[in-house]
Amino acid sequence: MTAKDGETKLALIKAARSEFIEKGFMNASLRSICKKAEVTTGALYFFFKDKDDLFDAVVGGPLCELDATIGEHLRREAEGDISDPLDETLDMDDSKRIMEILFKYKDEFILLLTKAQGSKYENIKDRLIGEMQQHYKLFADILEERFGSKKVDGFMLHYLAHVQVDSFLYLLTHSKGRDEAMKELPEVVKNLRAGGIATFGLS
Amino acid sequence: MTAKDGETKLALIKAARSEFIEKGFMNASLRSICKKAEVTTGALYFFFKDKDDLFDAVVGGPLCELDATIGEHLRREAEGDISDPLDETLDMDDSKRIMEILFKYKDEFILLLTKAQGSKYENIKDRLIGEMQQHYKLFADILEERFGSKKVDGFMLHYLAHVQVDSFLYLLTHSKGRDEAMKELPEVVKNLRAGGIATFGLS
Amino acid sequence: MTAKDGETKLALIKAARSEFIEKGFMNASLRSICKKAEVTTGALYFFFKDKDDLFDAVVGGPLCELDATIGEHLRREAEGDISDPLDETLDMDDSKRIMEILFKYKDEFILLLTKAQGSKYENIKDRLIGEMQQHYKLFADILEERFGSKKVDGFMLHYLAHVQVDSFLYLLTHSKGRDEAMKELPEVVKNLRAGGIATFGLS
Amino acid sequence: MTAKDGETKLALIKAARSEFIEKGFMNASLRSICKKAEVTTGALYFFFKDKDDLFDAVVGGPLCELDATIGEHLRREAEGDISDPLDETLDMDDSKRIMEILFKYKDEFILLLTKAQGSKYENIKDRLIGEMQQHYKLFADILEERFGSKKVDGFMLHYLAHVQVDSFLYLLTHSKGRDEAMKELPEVVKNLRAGGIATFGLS
DNA sequence: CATGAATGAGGTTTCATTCAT
DNA sequence: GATGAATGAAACCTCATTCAT
Repeated sequence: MTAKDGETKLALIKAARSEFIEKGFMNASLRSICKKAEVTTGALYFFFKDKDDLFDAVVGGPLCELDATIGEHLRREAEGDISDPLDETLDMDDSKRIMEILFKYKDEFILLLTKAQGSKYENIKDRLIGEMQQHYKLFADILEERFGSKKVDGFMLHYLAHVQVDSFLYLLTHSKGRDEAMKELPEVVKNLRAGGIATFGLS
Repeated sequence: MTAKDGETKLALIKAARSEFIEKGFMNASLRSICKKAEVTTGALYFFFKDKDDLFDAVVGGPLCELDATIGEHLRREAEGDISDPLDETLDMDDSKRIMEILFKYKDEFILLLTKAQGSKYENIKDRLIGEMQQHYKLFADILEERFGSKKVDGFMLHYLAHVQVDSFLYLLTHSKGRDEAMKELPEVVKNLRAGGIATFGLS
Repeated sequence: MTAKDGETKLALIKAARSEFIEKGFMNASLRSICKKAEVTTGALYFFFKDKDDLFDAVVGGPLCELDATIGEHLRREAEGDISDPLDETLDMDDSKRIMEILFKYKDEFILLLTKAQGSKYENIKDRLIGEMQQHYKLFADILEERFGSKKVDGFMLHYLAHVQVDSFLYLLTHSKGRDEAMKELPEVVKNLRAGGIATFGLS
Repeated sequence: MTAKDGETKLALIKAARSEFIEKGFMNASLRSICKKAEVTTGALYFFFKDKDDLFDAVVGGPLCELDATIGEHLRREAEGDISDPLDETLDMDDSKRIMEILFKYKDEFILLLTKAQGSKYENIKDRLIGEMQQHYKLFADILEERFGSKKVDGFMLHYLAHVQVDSFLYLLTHSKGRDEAMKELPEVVKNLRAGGIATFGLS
């Protein structure tokens, strides 16, 4: 580190953040980012391999935090004694924790989940949905075995995961801010849970 | 019409269709489309005003059919005697009719609803959701008045509309074909309806 | 002539007139002209050789009338007994006649004299100036011989012609209409004549 | 600056200069300029924002010099005691200074004043005329008040300014070189002054 | 660390003109 | 007389990326 202490790199990331958020990955221009950062293209390519790498510097961190939080959530489930699977999957405390992360980096997550086309993250939402689906799968098995629920096929399992992820994304994009999202969250979870109960035939 | 009888225009639309579907509106290249159609750029601009116009030639027709079908659905509701609003909104027959259209032009609708960024249709999904929301609003009022349901705010009304549209889109993008979608449709509608009932507090 | 009686050709000329006047020769688009005339390009090329030819159809007539009027003016001079050359050259009656023609086809002459770049008429103003110069030359000789005026070189002769033509063009482009031009004409002629007298050293 | 020391930019400006001068702004082709300069289009757009900016690089400097010189001329007038307005307006020393500038960048000024259509400078001549008119207006008021001259309306004031600017442009375009222009300048000024005197009714 | 010059392919669009029918 | 499809070159401009210094 020189005296500048990563100043340039930070300026670049900051400029990239605002450009990416404003225009999305594909329509963002590296030239424009460099101009905003008052830095030359050469500098950019010293710190970052390419456009994707720069994008990573903006959204990678938040994504890691999210992954970690989701990971914890899943670990808790795995360890705990599951009495009511849907209660676990749509646990309010964990849901709140996740929403908290999403809003901590609101712009980054909206960017990542809705404007990442063309980047290596363009399928990130599918990855998240895939993870959620594995959980529903777990619960589906337990429910079937222990509670004699209907057998739910992979299609609907994926659907449930999809709707859940979309619902969180919906709260993120349609709330005025963290507070409104938190206020509406229980209502949304109630809706999701009712759907889940119906799908699993637990009514 | 010459002896060629619109051959070139058709070749152009066909080439555009495949290019747009493959790359999305924004990443599609007119040059590449012309090459595929074995035609010069001048010819393209003889038949189409610009890129948007060409896109319209690909997705405009299907969209009209969809609009017409949705229009009929809404008209039927308006005329009928609404005894059970959720039954009406998520009517199976109408749902099937809509799915039928979606699958009739599967690629076009996926293009339109997920890869139209940069075109004049980039907000088409929001338009559809907006229309659905107006209906939910109507039903919300009736439910409140006649059945003493909970008052549901705009936020959740929009949410319901959003989830419904996304669910149809989900069936479109995740089914192997029309048949699987039709098979799963009732299950999805059941899920949606259960959510609706919960949100309106009718349990 | 068919029953249409040159209808198409006239429509074409009319459309061309307005397009050329609005955008000038170079920026006018034949496609746009055809659209205005509700006629196809093929038709245009049946009646006119090329863009220049169409331009000719718009400005050629007025230009002929102007040439004729100037010709008469010159012939009158040639025949008459020249007592006061400047009086003749800047004769009020003839000047008015010319202004009359200019305003009869005001738009066409402005087009021809200021927006003909790229066409075969792009140097028309120089041609007119050249003609005027020949006259000044004639008068210069007479003045020198008969009145002992200063010898005026070709440079100033051309200048005088230039200023004169520009002055008429000025009246054409800067007057609100024929009437204002006619009102101001004497003042302009007075100015020109004073300049001429000074240049010829007749004060 | 690299070792090449602005070589490319200079080559670009040089090529642009000759292309613009030869074909005028509108008909000049950036491609052709790049070819002449043996440089790629990307390089051009590294140094210049767009076609207008490149044009500016060719004519902007000369125009500034001209503006400065005219500015000085006007300041001198404003400070001095005006005894004979026409003498001031058509002062020989200042006129010479202006002609000197015009010939210093002869090609650039001809380009700017006669072939700039389509560029941001397309109305530059009108701007110059407007400035001159303000002066004539000033003098007209003084003349009227102090010397009891005729009241001259805006139309003729604008005309005088127009003729004056055109006369300088005439000298620029029709002289073989600086020397001939300087030789003829007094004669032209004499002509202008005589016209002015007549128009102001000071004979 | 960082500069900034340069690449070169690619983007969409417009144009005057031709010609078989 | 007139259609309208088609040409093909050219227009201006933007982009991510590279590299010698």
